[in-house]
Amino acid sequence: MVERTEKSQRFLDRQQRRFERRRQEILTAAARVFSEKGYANSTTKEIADAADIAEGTLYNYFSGKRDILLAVSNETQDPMQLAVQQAGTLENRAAMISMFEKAFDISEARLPFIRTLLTEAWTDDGILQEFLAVRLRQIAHSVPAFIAERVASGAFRPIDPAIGARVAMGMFAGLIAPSLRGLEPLPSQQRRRALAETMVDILLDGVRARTE
Amino acid sequence: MVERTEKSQRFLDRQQRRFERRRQEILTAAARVFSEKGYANSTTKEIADAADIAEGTLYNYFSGKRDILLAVSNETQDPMQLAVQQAGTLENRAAMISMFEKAFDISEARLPFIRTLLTEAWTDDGILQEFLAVRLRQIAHSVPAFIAERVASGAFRPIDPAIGARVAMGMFAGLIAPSLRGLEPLPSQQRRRALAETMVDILLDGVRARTE
Amino acid sequence: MVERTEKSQRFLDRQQRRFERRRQEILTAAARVFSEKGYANSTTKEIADAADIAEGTLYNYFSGKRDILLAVSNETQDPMQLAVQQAGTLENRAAMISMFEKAFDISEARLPFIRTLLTEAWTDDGILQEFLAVRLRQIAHSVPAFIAERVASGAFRPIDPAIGARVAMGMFAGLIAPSLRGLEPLPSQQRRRALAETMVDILLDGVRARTE
Amino acid sequence: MVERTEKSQRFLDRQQRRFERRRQEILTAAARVFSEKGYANSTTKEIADAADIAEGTLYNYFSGKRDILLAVSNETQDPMQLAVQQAGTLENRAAMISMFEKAFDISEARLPFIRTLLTEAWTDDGILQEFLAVRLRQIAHSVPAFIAERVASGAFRPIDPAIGARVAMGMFAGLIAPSLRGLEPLPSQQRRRALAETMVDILLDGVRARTE
DNA sequence: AATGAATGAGATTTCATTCAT
DNA sequence: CATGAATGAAATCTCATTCAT
Repeated sequence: MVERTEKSQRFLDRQQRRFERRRQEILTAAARVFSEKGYANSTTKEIADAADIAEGTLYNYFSGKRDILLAVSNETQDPMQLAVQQAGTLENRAAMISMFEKAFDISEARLPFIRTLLTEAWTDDGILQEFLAVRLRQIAHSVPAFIAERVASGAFRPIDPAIGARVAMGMFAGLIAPSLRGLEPLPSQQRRRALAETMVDILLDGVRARTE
Repeated sequence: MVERTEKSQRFLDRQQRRFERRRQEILTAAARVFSEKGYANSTTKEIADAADIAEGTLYNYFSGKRDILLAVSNETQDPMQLAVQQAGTLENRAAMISMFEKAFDISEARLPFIRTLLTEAWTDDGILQEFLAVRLRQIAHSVPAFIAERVASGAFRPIDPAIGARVAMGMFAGLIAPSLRGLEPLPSQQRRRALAETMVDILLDGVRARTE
Repeated sequence: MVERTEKSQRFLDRQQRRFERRRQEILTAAARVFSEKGYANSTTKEIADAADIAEGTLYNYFSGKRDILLAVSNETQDPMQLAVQQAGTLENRAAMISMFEKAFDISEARLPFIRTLLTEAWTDDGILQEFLAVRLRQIAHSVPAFIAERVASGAFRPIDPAIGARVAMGMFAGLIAPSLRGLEPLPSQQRRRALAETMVDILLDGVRARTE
Repeated sequence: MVERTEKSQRFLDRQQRRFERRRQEILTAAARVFSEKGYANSTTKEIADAADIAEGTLYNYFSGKRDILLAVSNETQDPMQLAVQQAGTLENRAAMISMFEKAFDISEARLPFIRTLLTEAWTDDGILQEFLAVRLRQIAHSVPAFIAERVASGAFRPIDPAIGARVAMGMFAGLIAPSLRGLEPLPSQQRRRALAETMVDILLDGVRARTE
């Protein structure tokens, strides 16, 4: 009995793994399609073709087109949350640089997913609320808190933390926007370091030459 | 005869003015609809309803739905170009602040148009190339040129002009993104000045306190 | 002004009449299709073909397939209610006969509609509640009340009014069922009278020969 | 050898019995599903779930969904035929009452099967011909024959036997229709006798009070 | 020029059936 | 035999565009 149970258990596991693997394949294909044409312009046929399955098969894994979008959006959750958590513990210039570098890496690993999420959140209130708002709220807390603390300690000039946070995030967004849009590849590993340094330096000391 | 010709000329003018006026009404209505739901999710019926005309009438003014989108995209051209041209002549801190203020004003006047243009350019290569790329190329030339000049004259630290330009534009984008998205109203006139000053100060001198 | 208003009013009326006429054509076609194959087995294409319009045109008149079914069900409402109201005022043998004759006539005028309504109410709880139950409840009140009154006055033997009502309705149903099913035509006008008389006589005096 | 043959014979028998048992389970489950939602609205998945087997397994026992419906229809055959045969031998009031009581019992034992058969025969000509018509033809012969005989012997008034038969069957149908429809439970055993008596009394002597 | 009903191509979704495991 | 993922034909519904009035 034990043996049979174990055997069928293993069988079930394999079934399940196969199911999950196929589900992932579909999600990856869907993210690619969505990121290229936008959700509304993508057809279930295109998704199915990209995943190399029949259209009907999609519905064995997802309850509908929108459900696929939600699942794609979900896929960016874990890495982004990681970055956000680290963002709250920035200590110094080196740490800030390292965080921006990490943000580049995450963007690379999940580019179609992130692009899909951002694109749809830009027009779809449901997506914005359910997925993006959750994470941005964390950022919208931790980054200003970080700035406020520095201002209090005298390390930063007295700037509005909320504005500072938006400005900092906008700077990074400005750098990766063309890559997210698909206009250019993401910067190479070496270049990422240089970009992160430049960004942090501008943020900390501005572009104006010191005339000491 | 002459009189009749003049009369009919005047009549034609009036016809034409009426045509143009109606066309504008449709564009304004369409921009509102597009900016709220995105181009793909907007129906010609919704546009017609918003413009208070029948669906078929749209086709007396535009050759199709996409043509309306192109016309809406066009409508942001003039004011944006103006801002871009001025961007090339920035001389000092005050001028930079003034430019950011102006950018806020333009955003306000044409918010649905700009939102539509950005949203569609984000997924539609045709829109990107035909409308946005043209203007961004100007910016992509003039802003880095401005920075390069300052670096050369010793006013700025030696930073990569291309990066500096993106970072500066990203900063501004970060500030107005929530308004473009429809999450919050644009800042009031007074607040705009404060925001512009903060932005320019961060850009020029950074957030770090001077420890002289 | 008055003239123009009148004119445009007349125009609107004509529009509206045309709309209603077309709507009726579709309903008649749909009732025929539904009554032949049942709602679930009928396709929107078949309905459109039967009404000699394009499939999409259906959706200018109804919000969906089920909406067509609801409208078809509605169409039987008026005549059936009339019959039901009269049923409550039956006075004597002649009146009962006349009522059954009238029921035959109604069945003829709306046969596909009635067949559709009964068929769907047989499996669809929504239809049963919304359309049939309302009318049957009237019958389920008035017929037993009529019987109870006769029993009280000594005209009828002491039978359970509820059972008597069901039995009487079942008798009529047994007679028209094959016609509703489409197995045979409805009886001719002359035959209807004979059937009604036979039915009422059986109901009143039974089939047993009087052995006085 | 003989022994082995016997063994394998017994084995085959067991196989066969198991097969038949499983087939019956599926039919019972299918009848329940069909009777609740109608054939067209029932999915093979629902049937499989109700029978607690996988969808594909259905096809080891039946050649397809319609084949299941045919088999379900078949299942009502034997008991109904029994009742019909007895109906032909009705001798007197007590026998008629007993037949109606039996009809109630059959209805109870096979309610989902009967409901399915009637529902589908109402719209599906194939089912009507193949299953229902066969039995109804028997009834359509035997009941009128019974009536004609009684009329000839002077026991019944001279009524049209065909009409009388339909009326009698309609009476019974009117009583069990709400139960078949699932609106109310079938009457209890005691109540069945009372109903049968009332029905036969109405049929034989009518509702009118004798004024001797 | 304005109207809005008609159109039909195309999108999403369902589900009976097959088949590899 | 049992399973359930894969299939694809067919159904419902949407909507940009046309066109008769």
